[in-house]
Amino acid sequence: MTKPDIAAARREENIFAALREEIIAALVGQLPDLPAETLARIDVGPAREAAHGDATTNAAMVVAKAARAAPQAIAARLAGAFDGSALIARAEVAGPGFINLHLHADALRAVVGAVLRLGEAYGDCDLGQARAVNVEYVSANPTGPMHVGHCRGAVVGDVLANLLGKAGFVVTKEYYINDAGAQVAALAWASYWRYLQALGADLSAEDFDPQVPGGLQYQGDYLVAVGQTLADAHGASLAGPGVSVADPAVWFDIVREHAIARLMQGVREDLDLLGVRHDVFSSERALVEAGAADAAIGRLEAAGLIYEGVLEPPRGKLAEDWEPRAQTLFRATGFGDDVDRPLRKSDGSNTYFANDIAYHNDKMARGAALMIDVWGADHGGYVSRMQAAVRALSGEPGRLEVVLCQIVHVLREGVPVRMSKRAGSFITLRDMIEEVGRDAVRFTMVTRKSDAQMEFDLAAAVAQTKDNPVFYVQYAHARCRSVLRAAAAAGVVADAGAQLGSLAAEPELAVVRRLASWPRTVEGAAAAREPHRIAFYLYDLASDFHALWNRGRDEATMRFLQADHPTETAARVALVEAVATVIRSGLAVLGVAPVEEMR
RNA sequence: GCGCCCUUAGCUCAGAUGGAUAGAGCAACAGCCUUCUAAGCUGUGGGUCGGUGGUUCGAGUCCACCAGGGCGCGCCA
Repeated sequence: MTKPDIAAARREENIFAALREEIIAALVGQLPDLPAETLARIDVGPAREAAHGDATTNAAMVVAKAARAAPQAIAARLAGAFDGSALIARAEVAGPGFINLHLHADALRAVVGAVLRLGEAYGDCDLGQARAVNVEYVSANPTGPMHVGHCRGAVVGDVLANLLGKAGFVVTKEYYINDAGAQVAALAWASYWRYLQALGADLSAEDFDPQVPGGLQYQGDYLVAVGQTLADAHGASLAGPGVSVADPAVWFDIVREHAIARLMQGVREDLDLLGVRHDVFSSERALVEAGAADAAIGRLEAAGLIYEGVLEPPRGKLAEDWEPRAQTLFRATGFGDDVDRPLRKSDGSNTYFANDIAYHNDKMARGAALMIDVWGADHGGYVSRMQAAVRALSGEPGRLEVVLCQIVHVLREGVPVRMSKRAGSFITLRDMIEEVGRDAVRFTMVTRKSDAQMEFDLAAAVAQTKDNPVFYVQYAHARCRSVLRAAAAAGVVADAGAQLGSLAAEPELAVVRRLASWPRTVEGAAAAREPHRIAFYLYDLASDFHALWNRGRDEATMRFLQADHPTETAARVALVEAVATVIRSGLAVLGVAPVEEMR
């Protein structure tokens, strides 16, 4: 099939999109002067109840005001306009002005053939119109192992990026390494402490702490290995006489680089376990050293958006130790922020915000037409200033979107889990993956809206019951595969050209309808940046399929494979193949493996 | 004190951009295995959508205020 054919097939087999076009065409024929904004609000979606037909539209109600007519009257006239339609068999007005659409069964069943022809490309759409979107996620500081706090953002970002790719965006997955500033300096000191210990120094945290500017941080065991590799690589050359603390000029840069490299390696290994692979890793320090921050500040300055000033003290808390200070400020208030934001510290160095402006400037320079940052909830207060800066630089209000992920509480059988085997104070990503597996971690992390807090129960994530959506969906796929194996053994292979007319039982049609709503689910989820909708769709599809499966237990004639009825069997095998294909397609977005067999 | 997020069945959560009688799973109760996987299916009961006003043909969804929970609040990143 050539590319234009595929595109045409997609339009043709996205039933709801096709219906919408037909309805709007009919509506415009009757009411030519409707404004485009009004038409844009028309929705055609699956009916919630079988009695309401296969699809339903709010077109008459949406249009009523602009048309200055009663919704029911518009609906009645519109419903009469579909004689001879290839899709719509019957249209009826209901309630306050809904039009319920009963489709020709063949038109509905054609979805099955479309799925088989398109394979996992069924459901792709052109929402993104090949726009370049940069999705930045994880971006954990390289100062320790990844923990659950990073995990949700990692999965949400990764799945969102996959989803946008399916919806026609050209996606870059990016990780921003915060390898400049005070935290990595503290990391260097802590690594140096472990290095001295590796050389044999009897140096407790309490003894070392007073020698560290700002105090010793990162006392977890995970830096012991870093100290050891430093000792292996450099011997005692970085230490002072008698394994004492040498002049930082001798060791600081070496130790910092070594520690960052080691910890980033750990981060990459953890991400790999999670199935997350970024296309680009960007270094904050590389940007700073290239002068990008000063360049970005220069651009804002040239636009007259920088001034030296003193901020008002925040009300309420922290008022005691507040002193007025003159700082270099960005006029964020001109771009939707509450207060102007500092770009330089009193010692003249750049704030993190200044570097972050440079970083986003850099992403745009690299071609990102749209940037989506996935952040933890603790960065919520940072959103408006970053968007203000991007808007000031680009002139576009929507160039940067931020998806915030709220906190995850980890439980085991309802009891909060706090301690980690490795890191002590927090549960690591690696612990979690080892306990419940990558698929369960990934799936469970997108079974909630990202802006709501969630509870992650380790015991529930591995439970093999319908309460566990990972299992439930994978089991449905395994059952599909089981049928297809048995069919193949009997010489029946799914065929896109199969006669589908025998698919007429309600549970069969329910599955067909669900398959038909996959494209609009993908498009809606991508447009709303809500990957969890994919997980819920898969659960619903699995549920429809399990129900159909069990009909075969109650009635032998409802089993998929009917030895004496090749036409029915071919139709049902095609349906099962279509279900398996869409489940695989959805799981691919989630980055979860489809399972062939569960025994 | 200010800003952002959240509040839906006993519990965990959906609710497709304002639509019809608000839906799943768990838990409770009652059924379904000589069968392509019973790790599943079918049915029953369970709700003042935190509260009060407002916007309109229509509000869980939008607006205002209030209550409760979370996150954050000038030289941390």
